[in-house]
This record gives sequence, C-alpha cells and structure tokens, in this order.
Amino acid sequence: MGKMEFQTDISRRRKALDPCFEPCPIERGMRVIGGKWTGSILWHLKDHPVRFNDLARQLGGASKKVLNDRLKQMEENKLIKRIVISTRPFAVSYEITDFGRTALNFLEELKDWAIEHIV
Amino acid sequence: MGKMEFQTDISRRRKALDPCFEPCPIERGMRVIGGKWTGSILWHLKDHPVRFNDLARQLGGASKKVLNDRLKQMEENKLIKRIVISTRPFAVSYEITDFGRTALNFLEELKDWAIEHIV
DNA sequence: AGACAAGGTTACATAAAAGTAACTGGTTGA
DNA sequence: TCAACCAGTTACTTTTATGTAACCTTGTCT
Repeated sequence: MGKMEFQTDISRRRKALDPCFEPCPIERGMRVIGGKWTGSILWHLKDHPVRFNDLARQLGGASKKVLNDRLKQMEENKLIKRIVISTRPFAVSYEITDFGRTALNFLEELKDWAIEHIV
Repeated sequence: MGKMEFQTDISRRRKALDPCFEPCPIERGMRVIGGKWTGSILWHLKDHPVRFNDLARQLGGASKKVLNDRLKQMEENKLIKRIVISTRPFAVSYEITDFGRTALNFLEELKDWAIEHIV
C-alpha cells in the first residue's frame, strides 16, 4: 500500500521497479477472449453445440465472414471445436471444449457486472 | 439443454427465437473493460493512485499517447478519476473509483485464468 | 425446374485501435 | 544555464478489426 514502487537512482532518473512486462496476464487473457463476439459466441455454446447458421442468426449483428473468422480463431485457441455432424446433407456444429468451459466462470461475472453496471 | 431454440415456420424459414440483441451484456462489458491496456491500467491502480509517468513506466509497452487515450476513455467511463495533486510543481494522479473497483473481481478471475491457461 | 437451406469463400471498403516521433511549456536542482 | 522531470499534445502512419455484398457447391422440398 504505502509500498515504494519506484526509486530514484544516483543520476536522479526514475525507473520502474515492477514494470508490467508487456503481455501481462490480463492482456494475454484479453487477447484470447476479448475480441468482439468471442465471449458471446462461447456463451451461446455453453449448453449445447450450435450450427453455423443458427449461430449467425442468434448473433444478429455478426456477418458470416466475421463469424467465420472468429470461429476459426477460437478453434485455433482451442476454445471450441468444429464437428462435421453429417456429410451429404453437409452439416457442421460448433461445440465448446473443456478448455472453453474454463472461461465461462469469468464470463459469467463479466455478464453480471455488465447487467448491473453498463447501460 | 435439449431446448428448442429455433422453429421452422409455415414457409420453412428458420428464425432465431432468442437472438442475442447486438450489445448483449458480455459485449457491452468488453467494450468498457476489454480494450487493450484498460484492464492492466485498472489493475495497476487497485492499491493506490499512480501518477501519469509512473504508469507509463510500469506499462512499458504503452506510449504516452495510447496511455493518455486510454486514461481519458476510462475517466469518461468513470472507472478512474484524474486528480491534480499539486499545481506549481504540477502533478497529477490517477485513482480507481468505486465503480472501477466493481470490475476488479472479474479482472482477478481473468488474470488467474490467463496465468493458468494462456502462455 | 425453381426456391431455398447449409456452410462457407472472395474481394473489397471502412473504421477503430495502436504506435512513432517530435514537440510544448512549466519546474526543479546542480 | 543546462539537463532532467512533469503531464501531456500534435501530426501522422500502420495495423488490426469489422463489415458489405456477391458468389459457390451440394442438397432437399415441392
């Protein structure tokens, strides 16, 4: 609290004693989950897998391209998995992974916080 | 779980029964707290007010311009407050508001999650 | 055959975020 | 006086994100 976090050296130059090395955990986390739509998509998958076009309809605002970009990125980050549920009628579904589920906790907090505080 | 969230109308057009109206809570929350640096800045202010240049040093990567942009936006959003602690030696400090504190829970969870899961 | 659905892709345009570097004007201590 | 500090500002540039609209292939329904 009253902790000194800076000190002045002999030549009177201040320097940070605890610089936040650039990708500090909060930033790293935000890079994975903070993108537009990412949180919402994960949230929509929490109860059951959802198909591409259904997701597109649910997230009214997102175009297929944006949705697709996001889904690919989320798959790379292992938050979700793409499953072909049938070839010939070709059908695909996206489901949350176990890792994806580990993010639901704080997303719920974020949601509650936003409901309470953000118009 | 097995809940039907879509239905097909007479003309066979599917429609979303629960579209996520665009700024759903998770998105709204991210808009306030999700920007690059925003979370980190708030985190750095949690124990005591910090002065502009000290903050700049702590957040090694952020330039003064970016830092300033972020601080202004965060002040608009009432997450932080700018306090002139002295004119003539002019000095300014940024402190977290009570509202800003309401976001710390979420940030802490995000931080722990990132530490555990994000390289 | 024609309309519509599924699950995308492509090319392009715009907007928002982030960064660089130089500069300001005042203060302070050697 | 000179160098360094404070708290920014200004003028750009670059990068990343987001969005629009048209298009594609396979398939089903009527």
